[in-house]
Amino acid sequence: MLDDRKLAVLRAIVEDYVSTNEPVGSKALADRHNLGVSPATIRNDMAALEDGGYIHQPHTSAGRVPTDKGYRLFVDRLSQVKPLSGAERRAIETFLAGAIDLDEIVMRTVRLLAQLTRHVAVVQYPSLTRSTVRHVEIVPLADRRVMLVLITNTGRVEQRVVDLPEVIADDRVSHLRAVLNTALDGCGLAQVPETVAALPERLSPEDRPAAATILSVILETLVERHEEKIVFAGAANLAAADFTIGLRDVLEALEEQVVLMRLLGETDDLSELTVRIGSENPYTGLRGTSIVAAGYGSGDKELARLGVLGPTRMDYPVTMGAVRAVARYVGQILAGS
Amino acid sequence: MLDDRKLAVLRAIVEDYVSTNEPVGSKALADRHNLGVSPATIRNDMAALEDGGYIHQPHTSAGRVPTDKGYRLFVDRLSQVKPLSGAERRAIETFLAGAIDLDEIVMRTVRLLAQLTRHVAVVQYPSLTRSTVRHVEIVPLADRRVMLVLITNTGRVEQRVVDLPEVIADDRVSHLRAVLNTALDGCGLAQVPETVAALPERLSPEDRPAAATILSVILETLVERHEEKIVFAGAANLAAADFTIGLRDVLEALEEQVVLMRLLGETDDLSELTVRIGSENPYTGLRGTSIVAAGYGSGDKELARLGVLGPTRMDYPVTMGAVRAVARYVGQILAGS
DNA sequence: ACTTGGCACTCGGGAACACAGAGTGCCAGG
DNA sequence: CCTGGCACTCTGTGTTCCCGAGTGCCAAGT
Repeated sequence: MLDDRKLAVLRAIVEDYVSTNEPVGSKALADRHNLGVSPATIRNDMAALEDGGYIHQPHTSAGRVPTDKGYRLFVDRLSQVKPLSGAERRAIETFLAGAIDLDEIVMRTVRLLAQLTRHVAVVQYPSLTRSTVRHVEIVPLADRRVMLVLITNTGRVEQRVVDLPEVIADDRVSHLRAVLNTALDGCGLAQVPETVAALPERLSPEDRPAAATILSVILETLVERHEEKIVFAGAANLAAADFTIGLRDVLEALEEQVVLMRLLGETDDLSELTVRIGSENPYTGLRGTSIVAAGYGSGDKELARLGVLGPTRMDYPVTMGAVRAVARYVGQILAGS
Repeated sequence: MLDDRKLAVLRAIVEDYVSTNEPVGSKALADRHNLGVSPATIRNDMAALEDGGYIHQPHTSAGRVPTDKGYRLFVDRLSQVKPLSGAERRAIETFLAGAIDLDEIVMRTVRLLAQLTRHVAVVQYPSLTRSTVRHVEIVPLADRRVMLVLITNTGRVEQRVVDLPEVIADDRVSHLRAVLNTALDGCGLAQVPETVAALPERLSPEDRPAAATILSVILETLVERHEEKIVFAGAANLAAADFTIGLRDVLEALEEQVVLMRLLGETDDLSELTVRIGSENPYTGLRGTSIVAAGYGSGDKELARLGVLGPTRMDYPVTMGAVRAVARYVGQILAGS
């Protein structure tokens, strides 16, 4: 059905359309690519491609435009991820290396990705669920109020103010802190619930009411409330693309954390790039846009995901290269800090 | 020059134009407002207003549109801030009350404001410079690495990982923490530099190198690095307004923290609403947009600012009412937590 | 069996044009 | 100083027309 030349034609159509943003005709193809055949032959191939649903003509007597299915084939079989240039790599490295805390790493990453790809970049904060507890801190603020600070091995810090049922002395706080740290240090987040459940027995009865409150807050913070934080940047790039229609929907989707999460998707395979093209993605307002996402992590576990969102007619090889590279560097930075 | 009726005409023009988004003519004005005079008279007044530069006609034989100067006059002398309805007030209150930490207060505030005004909302995090230290925490992470956590009375938490020049024992860390807290607790941020400068004398010589490193990081975090954090939400509302042109510039401005800061402006007078109309604001790409901002704070000091950005032809009385109300409520929440 | 040049056909988009309607400025009369 | 009337000036819209790009199909060539 689809011989090599037809595939070559499809590739040429995608490449030309991406760079010119205009429907591409048979003559232009014959001129700009050395396909070694005449426009008439190309027309025949195009007809076949159209039958297969890979391309589409906006109206009779216009050139052809790739369909979502066409892009899909292009991404899967006709293109190679394009690595970044040396200069770009170095730029990434130095730019990310300057960050001093997790917030800044994430902030810089998302801006970097937006600038590099000229699309909207989306970065999810390293997930709590796969990280481990590095430290628990309890800080007395008032007689019956303490601040709880939880630090994970990914540099993430969660803080909560806790109101206690009764007054608690400073030395009891210290004791509680020591017990908690001994029990939880290095503990995987997944193990926290059972670890916490076993704790009260090791405490003296007088400490129990305060401890119970604090423990329940810990659980809530770490486990129940793993509403993952997500940030994005580069919305201005959307306006640059001739989006005119649907832009509002896209912006709305970007501000809905839940939608964003689902867009980045989930894969356990760390190094894999996920590409969602146009109608493949789960949100109606996002026809016309594609998402290129990758997982990142320190070591072998995927901690979270990042990616970009742009018009369906984006330059996939370059975009995929940039996303993959940034994901790797962020992983390195995170592992090293 | 501008008698009462002319002002009434200007007010009517602004109101009509804001609600219809179409140049308003003399006849329409006579019909929709009871000005008690004929269209011809209104035309004369309009001519005068145009001479004064308050309104402008896109082309001969079109209606009139207010100029920036016209809006300015309207805001200053012809309109009253419109208070929110009781239902809205209650909605704000319950929505904000559910927040559990500073991040969430800010997040909710910015969304609330965006939804309430249907414009882009901008909220600056409570400034470090005017708050006081509530607690300093030093957490050993490794032999020569500690995490420094600074908590202010506004609930803001700053954390930094610090690499020390030499190994430090746990009990030395405790001692250092105690000294720091005694010295800094309740200390205004402005006083931190001198307080810190006096500290080394109170420490034993062996602690000095580590302490010096930590102290310099404290200074850096609190004083030098008061790059204020700013968030925004509701960008989708921009697309709804018929912005077509300039949208790209606006989005770019929104992503530039520095520009955003300057847009919110600075006033020491806490309760005052600041309105910047069109060309009055300091950024070229933001002709066509107005900013309504207010300071908020707990107690009498202004901690930071918040506001909205929308098309010049926004409904100023309503917008100003919403901004003022939200600023007040946030102040209350912050004071109470 | 595939490729190629030729040819008639289709259709979108820009240019030229006319026209109705909204709005104005001005003037003379109340 | 206000008002009704009137002539004038535009913009926006709809219509028509035509060019050109691009196609599909066919018959001839390799």
